[in-house]
Amino acid sequence: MPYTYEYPRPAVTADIVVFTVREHQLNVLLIQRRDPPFAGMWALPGGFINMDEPLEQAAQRELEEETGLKEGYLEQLYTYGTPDRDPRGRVITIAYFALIAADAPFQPEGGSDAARAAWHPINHLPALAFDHAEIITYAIRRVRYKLEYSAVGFELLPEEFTLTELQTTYEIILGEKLDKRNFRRRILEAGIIEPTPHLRTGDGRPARMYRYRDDAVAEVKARRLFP
Amino acid sequence: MPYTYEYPRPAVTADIVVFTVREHQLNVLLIQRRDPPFAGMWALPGGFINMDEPLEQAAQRELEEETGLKEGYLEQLYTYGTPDRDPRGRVITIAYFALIAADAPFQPEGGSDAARAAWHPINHLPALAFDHAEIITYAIRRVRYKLEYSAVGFELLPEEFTLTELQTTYEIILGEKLDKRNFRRRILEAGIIEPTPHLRTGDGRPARMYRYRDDAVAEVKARRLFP
DNA sequence: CCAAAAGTGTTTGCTCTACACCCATGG
DNA sequence: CCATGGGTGTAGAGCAAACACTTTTGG
Repeated sequence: MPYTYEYPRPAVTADIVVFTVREHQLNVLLIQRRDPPFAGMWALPGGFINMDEPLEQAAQRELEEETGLKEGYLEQLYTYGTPDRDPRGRVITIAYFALIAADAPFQPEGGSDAARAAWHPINHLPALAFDHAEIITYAIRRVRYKLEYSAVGFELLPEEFTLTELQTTYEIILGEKLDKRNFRRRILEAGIIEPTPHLRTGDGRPARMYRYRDDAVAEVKARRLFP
Repeated sequence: MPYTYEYPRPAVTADIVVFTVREHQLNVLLIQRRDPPFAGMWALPGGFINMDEPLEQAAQRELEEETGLKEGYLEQLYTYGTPDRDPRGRVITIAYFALIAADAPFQPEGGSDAARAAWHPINHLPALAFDHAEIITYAIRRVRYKLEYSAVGFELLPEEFTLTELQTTYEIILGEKLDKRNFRRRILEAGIIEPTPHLRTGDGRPARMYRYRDDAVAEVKARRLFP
């Protein structure tokens, strides 16, 4: 392998697809661009990686700079690098996706960089800059998949939650109704949540609250194509 | 987003984890390094991406330059970018994995760049340069997963194959014995292979040969964690 | 006719799915 | 006592896993 310094270098960014559940919809955080290219269009939060920081940390930093949010789940999604994806030159972006709790202390209106940030329901997305529409489409697929076959969905809820809240979150993201008794039996038998002493009161009978057991094994064994 | 040109840029490479099945073992292609850093140690084939080529094409080109191989399955794996993973400076690598048919016309001895290339069984790997051990570990996990839940395993076989050959390939990669009748029933019912007019003769009764139907739906629906 | 590998069905247990009523609280 | 959402069990169907013998060819 020749020495690295002889080669022209692409710019490298990290872009983050931030999901939350709001108003009975899965939402993505977008930032409206001020300047060309794609001025006025919406784009994913993100930015250039620093030379001395790990990739995941860069994603986390960008997320924090633009939203003030520190908590939540973050996972690398895919790296996009078609030569013409940015008209300004060769820019490779490492895409991440993040899950933010519904009660996270963030309203996109506040903050500095976040002046033009807003949540958008995934079935009413505005015109998107660069290849960000493609990235979001892939991120949605991955989140649905993750949600079905691992326990990552708890990241979208406050620390304590009722079973109905959990089920509703799943229904919103998966886009389908689930059977209440089957849902409860399955998730309780899986041993990934535990009851807390608290009850949530509201209309009707109070509901037991649960919390995620982070010592739980979160992956499920999927059915094989071959025996 | 500010203009790209103001920022220092990391070097970007593509590294490929090339798998094949040889001698009843899953093997990885490695190249012995001539020069420091890590001189004498083994490393994944790979190299710098060109400024005008898509990432996947860069991986394909590197693979072809170092092995002469064009065919096969190629999929992006993960992007590694810890700041100190290369002592020469910041180098981000986009890792790919490739599957090569057992009868592919490649012997690592031949070729120019490939002078010091060799297949290594995955449970007897030599000392590896950079973070390549970590990359290979992850690639193995991904290949096993892919193999169980999609039809990608055919890439490791010649165009026509017997059911026993297919089953043996799966057993080697998964590292466990499979039931012959269940295997055959499942894979035939899945409709992803079709019989050819050919028979393979050898010791014992001749075997029907099959080929992969590339119009087949290759993904399997996995069991959900939640109903 | 013997050795070697190919090919072929059935039974049993388990898991998934569908489905409807009683319970606890607040007003 | 009524409205509202919380909480609970069972029966039937479909899928997966275990298992052993017959068939075809070459020598």
